[in-house]
Amino acid sequence: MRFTQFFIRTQKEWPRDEESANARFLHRGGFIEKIGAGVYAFLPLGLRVLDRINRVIREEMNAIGASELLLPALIPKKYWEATGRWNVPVLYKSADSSGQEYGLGFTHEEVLTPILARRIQSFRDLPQALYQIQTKFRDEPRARFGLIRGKEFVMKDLYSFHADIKDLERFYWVVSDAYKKIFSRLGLPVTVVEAAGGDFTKEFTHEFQVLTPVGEDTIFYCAKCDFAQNKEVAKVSSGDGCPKCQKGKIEESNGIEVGNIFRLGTKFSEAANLVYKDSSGKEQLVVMGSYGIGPSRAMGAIVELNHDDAGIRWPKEAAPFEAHLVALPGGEEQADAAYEHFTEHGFDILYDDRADATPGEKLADADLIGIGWRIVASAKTALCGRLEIKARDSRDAELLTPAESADRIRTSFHVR
RNA sequence: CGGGGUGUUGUGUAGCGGUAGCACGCAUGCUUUGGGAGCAUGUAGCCCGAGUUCGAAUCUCGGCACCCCGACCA
Repeated sequence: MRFTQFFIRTQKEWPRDEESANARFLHRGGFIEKIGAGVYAFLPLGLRVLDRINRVIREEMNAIGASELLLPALIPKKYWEATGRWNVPVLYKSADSSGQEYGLGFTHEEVLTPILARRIQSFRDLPQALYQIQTKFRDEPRARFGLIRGKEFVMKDLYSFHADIKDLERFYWVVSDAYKKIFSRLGLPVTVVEAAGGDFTKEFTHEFQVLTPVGEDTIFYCAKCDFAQNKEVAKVSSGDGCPKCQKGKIEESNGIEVGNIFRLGTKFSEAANLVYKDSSGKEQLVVMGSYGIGPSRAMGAIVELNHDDAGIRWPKEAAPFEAHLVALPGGEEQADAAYEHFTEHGFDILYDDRADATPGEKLADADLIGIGWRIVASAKTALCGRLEIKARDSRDAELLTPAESADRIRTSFHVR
């Protein structure tokens, strides 16, 4: 993609009304624009990041046998009434010109469960796993921290349907492993935290928390093992000995919840009469689980964890492009040729071909936008027929031929 | 929903009762080119509504919006 043909506008100044790092960097880099508190537009560059994150999620969801679908955000009142959720505080309500009332989806058990109820008949139809990636709406009393907590946000929600609790339990941990892979690929170190089960279960649910000071949750975790609990349910506090490994001390941190997994049980299948016939011909309630990831929130969390003074440092699989090619004075022809070369070999490159931007401006933009690899063509590099390639998180550049550069980039994407 | 803060061109800001200024951007021209270039000319603004005053960006009252702390967070 040529810079001159893509809609990118970076800003030199910090926004006056944002304090969180994710909002500040994403605004300046031209990834997002604030429309209102907790409501952001994703500009082309930001949408690319979101798409890259979603691609990783889709790959891992498909790998565990989940099927993608798309449910409506506009959900008639009767669906909410069926489960008693019409009056939950976070539900945005609206009505059409004929007086029909709707709630905007903040989660989708109400819509999906009836769909399954019409199609699941036998134990042979189970288990099922269905997911979607969609905009959710929640009337949050206080949106904050840029993309971390919005009134409108992107969510991947997965729902699973099982013949019994044992099968739900099996799949629950399959999803947990898939989530670990997703966050690892996205460069987000997560701590799996025990948390409250809400109304659905007395057992713990599990949250995937990124430990960082801007997080909204308070997490107690063991420094030596994987024990971690949300403050809501914690029976430990800072300084205690770890109840699990007996060795470590409990520490405290804020966390951003980028994912969660719930055992729903039969609450929603009861409401929708979602039943199947078991092998003896007897009707049984389907047992459900639900599993969420917030791609837009994850995007914010990635920036919180990965930036320096100059800009963002996207992990490879979340970056809007695979490499950022910069043409400096005297290197224009070489850069054109390199862009052709990379594009022909299937690379997704951002090529800064601006003729009216100074070298300093282009290099500063490259740092701000934060793509993992920067490739520079200049009068110097044109002389030796090589390109200067530098990783965003490194100070050192190398001079490589276009073919060697391509190998370097390709290799970096295969390392997990 | 309580508390604190902030609203001035596209962006960031100064002005705090008397002609609204600066930087960046943008436009035009010339010069520049490895870390957000130089000169010249131009462009564009006081969140909304009442009130006080000869006169309000500035003071008062009432809204609205955004940020931060707390409450809340299926």
